[in-house]
Amino acid sequence: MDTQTTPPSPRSDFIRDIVAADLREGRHETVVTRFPPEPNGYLHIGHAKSICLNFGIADEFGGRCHLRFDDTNPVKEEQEYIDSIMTDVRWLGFDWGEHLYYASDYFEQLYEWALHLIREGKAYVDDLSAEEIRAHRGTLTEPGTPSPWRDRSVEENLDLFDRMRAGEFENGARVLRAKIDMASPNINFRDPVMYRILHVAHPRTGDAWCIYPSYDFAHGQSDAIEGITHSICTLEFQDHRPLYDWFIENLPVPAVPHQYEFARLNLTHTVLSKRVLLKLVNEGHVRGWSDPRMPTLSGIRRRGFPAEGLRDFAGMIGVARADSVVEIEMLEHAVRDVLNRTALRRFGVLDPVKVVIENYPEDTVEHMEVVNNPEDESAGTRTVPFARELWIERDDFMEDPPKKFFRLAPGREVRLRSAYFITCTHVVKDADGRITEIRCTYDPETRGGNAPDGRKVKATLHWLSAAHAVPAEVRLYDHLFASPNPGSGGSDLFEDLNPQSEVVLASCFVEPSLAEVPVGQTVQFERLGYFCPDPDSAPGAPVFNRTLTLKDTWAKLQAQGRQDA
RNA sequence: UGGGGCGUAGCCAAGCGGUAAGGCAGCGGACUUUGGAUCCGCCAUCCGUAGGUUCGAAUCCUACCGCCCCAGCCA
Repeated sequence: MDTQTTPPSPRSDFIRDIVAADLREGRHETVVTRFPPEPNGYLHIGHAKSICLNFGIADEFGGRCHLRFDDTNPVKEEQEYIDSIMTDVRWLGFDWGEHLYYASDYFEQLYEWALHLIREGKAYVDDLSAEEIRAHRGTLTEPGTPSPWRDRSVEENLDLFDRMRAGEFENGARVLRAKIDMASPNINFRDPVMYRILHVAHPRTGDAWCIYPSYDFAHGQSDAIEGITHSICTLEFQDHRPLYDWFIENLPVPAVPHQYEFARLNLTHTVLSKRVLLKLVNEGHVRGWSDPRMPTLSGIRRRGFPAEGLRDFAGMIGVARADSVVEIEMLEHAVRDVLNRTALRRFGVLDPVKVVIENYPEDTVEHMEVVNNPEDESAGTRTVPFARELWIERDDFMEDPPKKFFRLAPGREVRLRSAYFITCTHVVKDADGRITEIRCTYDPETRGGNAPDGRKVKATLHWLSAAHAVPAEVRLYDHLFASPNPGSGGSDLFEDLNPQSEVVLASCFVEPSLAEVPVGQTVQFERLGYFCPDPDSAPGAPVFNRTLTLKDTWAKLQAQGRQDA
């Protein structure tokens, strides 16, 4: 559930400026955008940027945004991806209403338009093989040479194209090409392929077709059919814009959409290439597409990131045309910001060590009232059982503490959150010298966590009654790739995988109320971080994923070797 | 040595001829029953470089440098 306390300030960027001007100056009455995924994989956080842009603009300017599947290549596309994409867009918080479309809905119209270009002498059937076409295309610095089939008669082209559709030819035997300019410095103008033969069943049209339009021949016309006003895509399509416009100008389309390009998202410590993500899954480096370390929206969701955090992030990074790599800390900040306001606080002990309170009665259990969220009074309080034997975090005790270690140590008094002040008297160790028990006394006057005499402690610890704590598995997640720019400098991406990206702790404890937290809800384990139940949880065997740690200045000091500074 | 883009702080990013917003990160400090959160302060004499125009340039002009994209019957 999302709560809106800090709506991201409506950001202005060059695309929103264009939309605003077009509306102001009457070029359009309402803005219509579209998010056009190809259903050949799972959506990732890069797509989230585009989704937030397209749906965001529609929302802000009172227009609408279509969800359109760009399903022109049945070789790669599957219904499974269509379903997951719709789930992910909805989860992100956007609604396309009844405006769900498929490029495949337009196949018949596109075919008619192809015929139109043939009749105009602006398209022809080419018998060249793929290799031959490539050879004829020329290079970046040399013009191409025309295909020997370039000047076929309109009648012959019509006949051949009709037979292509009828299935008379093998895959790759012929293609339909636009007849533009084999010498153009823009390679996209060197007679681009409009249709190819693919004897492959399509997830939506089945085997109704064996010729399929290319992206270039489908995208702009689909935009025109839907009345898209601003067709927003990423930078690598810039060189296609003249071709996009060429088809629109040369076809009797019902509207004139325009394409605008922005820089795609890059994030440190992660990779957003479909090829690499697929390899991570196929080679078993992760637990599948929805692994909590994956940058996929399904992975991010399983990790416990709230959709609102992603939307805020999209607003923070802006939209521009300069290639950039956003530090993942920005995403983490956006997520922490939401979670800090919304997440319920709970107690969990990841690396337990026993505390025995020597002057606390053996058979007593108290139910301490604990605040659910200090940032949100309406979240109320809960009750946590307290008794003589407790679990605390092993890290929260040091026998010989450095100067800046404020937690428990021999002779030192600290507060157990919402419970009592305790003072360590001594420790018990096993034969290997490992601490097995920390013996303490408590001050009955400090119930709730305050001393009537006003004395202070320097630390507050989380704790769990050993008799009541629920065993749990906790999976600690960190960046999938160790270096900020994996694979840069020609290094092998997979060498860069962070071996610590998932650390499974099998023997943790959580407070009893955590048994009721549903998958999808992220809570804060006080002083540790944000965690959420994983779908792998079983009755009586909960599994929690660490979404993010809390910021930790002590850990930072340790990392810097400044504990004694 | 073709074409298309882009260069403002460690990162993202405003700025559109009148003298460098904001956020992230970082650093100090205050406060704190989460070493969390919050709060306060610091962090670009300078906008890829060099010239030019102008009373005045990150914004205009010229040249140069650097980076990205394009030679799929992928999108």
